[in-house]
Order: sequence, then structure tokens, then C-alpha cells
Amino acid sequence: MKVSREQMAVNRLRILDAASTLFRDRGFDSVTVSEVMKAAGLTHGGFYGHFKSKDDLIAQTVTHALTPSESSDGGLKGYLDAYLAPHHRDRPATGCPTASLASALRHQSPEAQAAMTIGLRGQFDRLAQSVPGADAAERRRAAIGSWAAMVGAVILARAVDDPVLSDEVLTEVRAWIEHRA
Amino acid sequence: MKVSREQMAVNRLRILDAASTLFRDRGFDSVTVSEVMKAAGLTHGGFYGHFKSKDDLIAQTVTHALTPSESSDGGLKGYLDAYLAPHHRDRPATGCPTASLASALRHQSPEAQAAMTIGLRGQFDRLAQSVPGADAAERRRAAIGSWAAMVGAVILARAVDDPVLSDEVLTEVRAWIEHRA
DNA sequence: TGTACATCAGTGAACGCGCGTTCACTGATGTAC
DNA sequence: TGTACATCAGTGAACGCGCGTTCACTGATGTAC
Repeated sequence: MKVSREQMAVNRLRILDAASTLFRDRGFDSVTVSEVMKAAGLTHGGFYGHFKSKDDLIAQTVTHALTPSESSDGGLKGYLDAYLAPHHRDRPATGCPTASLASALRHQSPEAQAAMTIGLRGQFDRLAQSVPGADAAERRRAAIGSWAAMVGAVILARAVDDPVLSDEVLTEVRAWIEHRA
Repeated sequence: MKVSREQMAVNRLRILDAASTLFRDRGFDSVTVSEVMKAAGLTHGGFYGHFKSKDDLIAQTVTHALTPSESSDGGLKGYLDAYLAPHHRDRPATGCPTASLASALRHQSPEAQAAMTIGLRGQFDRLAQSVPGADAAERRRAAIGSWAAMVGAVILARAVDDPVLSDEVLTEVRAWIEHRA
């Protein structure tokens, strides 16, 4: 049954939101097209009216997920604390897409990688504005260094079985970055 | 045709080496059991004489890949330079297993995660011995912080499409870590 | 504004392929005598 | 040391399942008059 053009646009966004959540939670490969459509309240057959293929969905989802929603603007310290917190580590589905998806992007389409490149460039620019430093070059270096450490910390904290070691990674990396800033 | 016990042990190691290379290169999901066996010079049917399942292979491969082979002992500076080099970024198949596999471990068996935990603990201990710092706590913090930044940098550098941005990530993170040490 | 009809978003059954896994078989190994 | 036989590592065909994708169909939309 046909739906209105507005409804179709809404459905497209619902699919992207569902995909964004599911992919962050379980990765690209183990999430099926049917699951995404079901989570969006539709059936799998309609998928190909919105996207050319699963690869296409992945590329568009990366773009969608990395488009910054008017950030909290709560300062670097607050951002760092929230990012390197157990709450964030334990909820990849609603957390930073870079931390959950960056590694897998190496095996995805050029389109998906291009979306990641744009997202990362934006993140560096944004971070460079809130990070302290004498000149622009120093701030950019601190932005890139901090971001690599933050993403690496969350990935390591999530890969580890022992909650004590996992918490230690978050705490120590936070202290290590702050000590410098 | 049966082979000698020694040959069987050799074959087992060949399978683990092949799996280690293939998994690092292409991830756990997109590498098939048949591919691993073929790369080890065997046929897929014999696989289940060595491993209980593909999940079992993954867990044992993580253990195998993270067992440190008498490290180069070339000092922290040399290690950092080699780690954050384009050569390493461009060759995940022969590179650091943590950088290529840590993210995916979140979706693997408890056994695989336990192997990662042991490997990470060892890496922190080793790094803490070569990193400068006033006391043990400071050195451990520097070890964890540097490792998170190194792993994060290689993951980001590999996820990105633009070679200039990718090189910049490696260079800036290296300078950022060194500036502190 | 109301009516008739063409369009097309969404449905759900079906297809085909590739994967992990199983299994009957082979023939070299290694043990018992 | 030599021989007969049981064992079992490896082979390759086959199975079954789940996935991405296709397609004939449905019925609400939205346009032409």
C-alpha cells in the first residue's frame, strides 16, 4: 500500500535511525536488512525502494550517524568525562559512531569511507576549537591526539573482559589527557 | 590420510598463523573456514579435527596472535615510530592484532575476550617498563594513555579515505605522545 | 469540488548463493606381537 | 627387526540454514479532467 511522500521521507529516516543504532550495537555484518526494516516498523521487501543495496545503506548510515546534532556545547572537560565514562562504554548503540564503527569501515565501500573522512575532519575542527593551545597548529595536534586516545580507550575498554581493567583504561586515559590540557 | 603427530602439531600452527594473518587483514566475519584451511595448505574438512568451531578458532587465534614474540627491544621511540608509520597502517595483515581486531572482539565469545584481556594486560606491563615517569603509577598511566592513542591513531588512519589526513593523524599523534614523554 | 484512474510505497513469498558443519571414506601412522 | 592390524588426520561431497535480493501483488495516493 502506497504511503504519502512525507510518510516515505519519515520512513527513510526511521530506517537510517534503526540502522545507526543496530550497526553501532552489533556491527555491520551481523545485522540483517530484515532486522533493520523490522526495527523501523516496516517489512524487508520495501528496503530496495529506499536503498540500492545493504552497502548503500551502510554508507548512508555512516553519513547520517556522523552528522553532528547541535552538540551539547558543554565544554571539553564535560565532553571528555562523558566520553570516557562507563555509561558510554556500556551503551555503544547510543554512543559515538566512530568508536563502534571506525574499525569496520576499513572493509566497507569507498562511499562509506568517504563519509567517515568527512566526519573525522569535522570532529578534528570542532575539537581544535575547544582544546587549549598556543597556536592553531598546537590546538590541532591536541585535538587529533586527544581524539585518537579517546576512541582507542573506548575500543580497548569494550574489548576487555575484566571490569576492573576496563574501568582503569577509562580513568587513566582521561587523567592522561587532562594532565596535558 | 593420517599424518604423524608432529606433522599434526605443525598443521595446527599453520592454521593459527594463516587465521591470524587473514583475520587481521579482513576481519573475523568475512574470512571463511575454507579460506583459512586453504591458506594453511589443507582442505576444509579437516578443520574440525583441530578446532571445535569457527568461534573456537577465533579465540585460539587471538591468544596466538597476542602472545608476544621476543620483542625487538629497540626502545620506546623506535617502537612508537614503527607503530605510527604508514608501513604499519598499510599492512594490517602483518601488523598489530590489537589495532585490527580489538573492535571486533566486542562481538566475539567470552573466550576470545578473555584472551584479549590477558594480551592487553601484558602490553600495559611491558610498556610501563619502557615509558618514562616518576613512579610506577605515573608510568602505568603513560603506558595506558600512549597505547590507547597509538591503537586509536592506527584505527582512524585506516578508516580514512584521504591519504593526507591519514598521514596527518599518524604524524600528529606521534608528536603528541612524544612531546609528553 | 468531485470522480476515475494511473502511480508507486510497501508486502511477503520465493530464489539462489555461500557459509559453517557433518560424514563416509582413504591411506599413512604407530602399536602389538 | 619385521609383520598385521587398529587408529585416526586429512579429504571432498553433501547438508541445511540464513542472508541479500527479486518480484508479483495490493491498495492508498495524488493527478487529470
